[in-house]
Amino acid sequence: MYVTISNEHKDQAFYEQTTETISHLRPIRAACGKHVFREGDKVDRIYVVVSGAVKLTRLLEDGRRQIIAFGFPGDMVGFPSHGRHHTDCEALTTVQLEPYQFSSLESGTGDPVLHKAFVQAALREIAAMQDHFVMLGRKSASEKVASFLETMAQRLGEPVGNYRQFPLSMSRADIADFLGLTTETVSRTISLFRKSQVIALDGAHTVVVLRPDALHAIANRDRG
Amino acid sequence: MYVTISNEHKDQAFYEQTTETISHLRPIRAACGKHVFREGDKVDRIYVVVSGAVKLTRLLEDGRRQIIAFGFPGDMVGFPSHGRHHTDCEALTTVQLEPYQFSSLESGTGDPVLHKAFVQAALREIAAMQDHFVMLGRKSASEKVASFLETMAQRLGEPVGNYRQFPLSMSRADIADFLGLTTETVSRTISLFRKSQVIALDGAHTVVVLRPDALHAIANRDRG
DNA sequence: CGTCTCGTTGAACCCCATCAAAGCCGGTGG
DNA sequence: CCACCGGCTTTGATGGGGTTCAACGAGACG
Repeated sequence: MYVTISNEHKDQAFYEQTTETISHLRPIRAACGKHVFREGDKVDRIYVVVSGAVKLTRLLEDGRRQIIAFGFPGDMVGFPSHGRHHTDCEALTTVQLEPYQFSSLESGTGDPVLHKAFVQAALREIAAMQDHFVMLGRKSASEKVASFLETMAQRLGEPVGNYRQFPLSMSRADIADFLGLTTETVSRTISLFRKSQVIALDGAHTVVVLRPDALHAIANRDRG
Repeated sequence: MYVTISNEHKDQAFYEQTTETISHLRPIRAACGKHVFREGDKVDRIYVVVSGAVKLTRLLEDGRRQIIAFGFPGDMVGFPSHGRHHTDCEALTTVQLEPYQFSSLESGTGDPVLHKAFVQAALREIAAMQDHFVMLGRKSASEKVASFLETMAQRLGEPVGNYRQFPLSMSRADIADFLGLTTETVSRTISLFRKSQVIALDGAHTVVVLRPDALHAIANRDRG
């Protein structure tokens, strides 16, 4: 949820099929901290994340920031509005992106398989954003952070011993701007989870989920 | 902003063109309070609002509710995820909806003009939701309510004397669930605007914008 | 005219933001 | 290799914006 595309990698099919169909466009790389595109840029291509991670952000004039989504491998990013990008896209790590010519995707004049995958990706994006609405509008800080960690674990987690572990490639400030909180609250909440043995940290950017059930309970019920 | 489709009715073209192209499906009506569809329903058609208004809602198990969007004339509602509706859709007033067979829209096998309009609507939906994220995540109560009133005025406002006036067809609770606030806060904030002569009310459900500039200022700068 | 739902207003509390400062880590250069 | 530096993270103390609980008012409808 609230990830650009879906957790279900059935649609890995998208990437596999399409690289064969029209990979006229070479994969691109962006170093950590670099922008892939910026709000207002004309959209001639959209991207599928191959490796690494990106963040999609929107700014208010006064500097307040909202992160719309993170993009992980398999996610499609860069859906345009009126031919323009509507967010900034910045690399969280060194990232590889597979570009697709947008005009052919949009019009349906190009490869129909590719086109359908594009439409499906857009529809999944809408659904994911709807879930994120509920989180931003109606969940407490604990619920938000727990939901976020749970999603990340599902998305990026790998078994290590008896537990699942995953990297948090983004900063606390990024998490805060994604969840509509402050860095301090995010940090405090994560510390709380650590102290109550729900998760463990290895450095600030590697999380081990010790009690997935507890995490899930906090994500969906708690009010503190 | 944060309306299902767009304020720009250039794409009124969609409705006009398509009613001629395949109006095999008759417009449907729903009375105030009735559901058009529910979360989980199989999607075989999506709708364009012709007259009246609907709300799209998502529920948490414990009863907390988030309104994803309101649908006004010209808006397309019912984008599916994995073939299912992902929100409830309920009529706020008596509403007329123009249904479109979804299968033909999705696959691109049907009318290409219609298909392209569908894709454009989905992309606008994504952009609108991105704006709403900023509001839910980063704006204060006053900013939220002012932004909402401003958008409604742009969308539904009609000149009355020297001012613009519009109907608030939804309840205070609906507005609260849309903005991520409580009914009390919405009511208090609206009262504040009324007392400071930014707006006037005629009953609880008709708003007159007295000072659009002030409303805009509150929507974008204020921190109270 | 009575009832009922919705809206408004008041008072108290609490979660989270804000302000502040101390760790911690990675990087850099001596 | 180590000491210093700068940014990020963590933790603490305090205050405020919005929720919560509660009661009153007002319009809608029979």
